[in-house]
Amino acid sequence: MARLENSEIAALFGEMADLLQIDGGDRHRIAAFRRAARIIEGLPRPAEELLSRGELDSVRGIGSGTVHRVKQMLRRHSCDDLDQLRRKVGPGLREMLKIKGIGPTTVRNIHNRLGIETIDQLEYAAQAGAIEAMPRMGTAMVHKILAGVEAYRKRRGKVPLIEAQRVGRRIIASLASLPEVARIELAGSVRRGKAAIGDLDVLVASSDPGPVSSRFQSLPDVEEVLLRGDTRCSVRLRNQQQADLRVLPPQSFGAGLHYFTGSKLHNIELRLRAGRMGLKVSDKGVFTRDEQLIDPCPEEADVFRHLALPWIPPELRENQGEVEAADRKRLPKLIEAGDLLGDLHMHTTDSDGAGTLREMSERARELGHRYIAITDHSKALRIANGLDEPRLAAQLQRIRRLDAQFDDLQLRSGIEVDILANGDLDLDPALLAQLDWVVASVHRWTEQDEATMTKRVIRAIHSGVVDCIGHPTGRRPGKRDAYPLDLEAVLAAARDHDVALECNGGPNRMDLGDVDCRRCRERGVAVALNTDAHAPRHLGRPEFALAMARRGWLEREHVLNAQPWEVIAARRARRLRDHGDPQWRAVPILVQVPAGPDTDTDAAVELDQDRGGGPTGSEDHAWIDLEPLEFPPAVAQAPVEEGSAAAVAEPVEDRDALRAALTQAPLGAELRERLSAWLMSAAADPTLERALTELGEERGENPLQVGFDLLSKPL
DNA sequence: GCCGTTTTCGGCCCGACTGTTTTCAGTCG
Ligand SMILES: Nc1nc2c(ncn2[C@H]2C[C@H](O)[C@@H](COP(=O)(O)OP(=O)(O)OP(=O)(O)O)O2)c(=O)[nH]1
Ligand SMILES: [Mg+2]
Ligand SMILES: [Mg+2]
Ligand SMILES: [Zn+2]
Repeated sequence: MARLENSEIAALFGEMADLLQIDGGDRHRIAAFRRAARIIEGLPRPAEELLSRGELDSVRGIGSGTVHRVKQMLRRHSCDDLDQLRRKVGPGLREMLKIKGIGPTTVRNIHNRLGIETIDQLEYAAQAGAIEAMPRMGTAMVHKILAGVEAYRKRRGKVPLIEAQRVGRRIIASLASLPEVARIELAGSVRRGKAAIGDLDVLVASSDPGPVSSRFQSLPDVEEVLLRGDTRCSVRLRNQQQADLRVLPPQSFGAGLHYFTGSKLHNIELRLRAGRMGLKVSDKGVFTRDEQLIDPCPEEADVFRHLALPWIPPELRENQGEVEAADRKRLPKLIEAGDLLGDLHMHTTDSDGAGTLREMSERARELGHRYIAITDHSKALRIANGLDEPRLAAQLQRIRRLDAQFDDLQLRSGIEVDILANGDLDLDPALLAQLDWVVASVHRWTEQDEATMTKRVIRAIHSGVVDCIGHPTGRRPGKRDAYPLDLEAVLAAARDHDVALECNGGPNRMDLGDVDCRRCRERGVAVALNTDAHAPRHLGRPEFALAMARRGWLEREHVLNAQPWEVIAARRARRLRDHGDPQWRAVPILVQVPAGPDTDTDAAVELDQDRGGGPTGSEDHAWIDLEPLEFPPAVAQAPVEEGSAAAVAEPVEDRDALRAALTQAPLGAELRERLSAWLMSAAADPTLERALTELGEERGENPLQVGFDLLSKPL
């Protein structure tokens, strides 16, 4: 049996809590299981390790009962109580808890009275009138259940942070124009910077909630109003996400913001602390135990001040020790955008980027970067026009010449080399040894088992030429789990070889995630916060990597690209000396670069500006723009982002004809070109998008998926 | 099940909204 990850142990405790709740167990005991689940999920070390060192039960919220169960779980992936509960409460009942409006009591009642075990049976019983006949049930409840079942079937999982931010900011822009709105802020998991977002939480300060709530309910993105009260309102958006509005008086905006930012467990932790101090905290402010208002708290810091705490950054508010750290004045000084000196992962038109070498460099200079490393794909990613040895050698020389023109930017030659199925690198190590910086990444053969994948990545680390493992876990927030990988073993190898792990800031990756960043800190492995830019404008968006790093408690000293280039170069030089192959140094350069325009500086720059080849691939890189997929009609009116292809006029053409052309095999070259341009978000193409959406509806796929499928078909 | 500036026993965050509750339970944030 494979070793249990913390997240898997957490899932087992979560299941216990659900089953126990349906079974009618003690609510505090249930809450304790849930708390233990969340705490274990966020531990920066494997529970197994803490257990063997006798440190597990010294974690707050974990006691002897949990330790006892973790021991069993590590042995056999379950524990005695869980076995018993599973025999008593079927899995269908647990699934029913996910239906909005149905809780443990309802599930228990309908099961006891009607013998219902599954959601299908529940739906049938509701339609057949059996639910309505029960005590404390009426027609309204029946409708609520049926609507809940339907919404559950249509549900959409979590959404990547960038998409939630876009939808949320549009809502904010619309509400902020109302005169009744004094202050407005996005709260909840978006404000905390989580990678995958469940719902949107909007907080408004206003002395007149009515008009605010009305505007909220009539937003174009709203599909259904779920609940409306005096101070709060919930709606379902067209992308099946929920949005919650909370309106409160301006004088308690700080208390409300603290409440609505969460997390839930952080709130509870703080409120317990308040209780011990003889105080009460709510979204209305700080009170004495007997309800005397002390301070409505216009600012968030007021809440913390009354609890004798410094303001805690939202990213840390996960009940992972931040309250205790704040109490001891030991909060980390979290990494900030201004600490980043350079960017160590980006693509150019040489592979699947949309900006030339010069354009990327110029943008980096404008942003004030001190250094950047160019890291195009390697040849295994043919679909992304990956570089082979001769092209890489040629690029290296072009980079050296361009670098000589800059005195404000250290332009460095790197690569994102594929780690092949057996752990070999996709390019000759002797050539890689001559570069300034090597990111090694897994893109293909991701179906391997954990042992194989782990050996593969460690083999790349052992090569001696690799400086950094790119997007180490392969996860896609809200889309795809990490592939199986023993990160502990990778961390150990990385530390031994002074290899960094990347926190890839592409909004579709955000990989490493928050907890994994903290594990790096714990293990002494440096983290590189990169944008993985596929266009110049992406270089100015480090916020997604920063969110993960800050949530992972990283400070400047833990982040590789918060150090001067010389530090990075020295690590590489040392590694090449200690772990490299002496042969490499003997070979000056592997590939003869043909003389000609490329050896002439000016001509080379011209060559650089030649976009011939361009993006041809269909690798869904980290920056694919997802917004049009979620709100197709709204997109036409939405403000277009700076630097995007806003100027491209929408072609007047028949969508049906285009759709027909897309179903032809083989696809014409022009259409392929157009598809890739759209997939790489290099061009806005509403017509194409609509056509793909319609095709996708027929096949039950999203338009992006359809696009990739079409492109990956043989010519 | 966990925990202690009131406690080793007896508490455990606090409030809004909905439905059929005529005095409050269930669910959610
Ligand atoms: N005090 C307290 N606050 C809560 C509770 N449940 C939710 N909150 C607060 C904290 C949450 O961050 C905030 C918004 O609730 P959500 O359910 O939207 O959670 P959140 O946004 O954190 O995560 P999400 O990505 O939406 O699942 O409301 C609770 O039981 N007690
Ligand atoms: Mg939320
Ligand atoms: Mg919410
Ligand atoms: Zn990559």
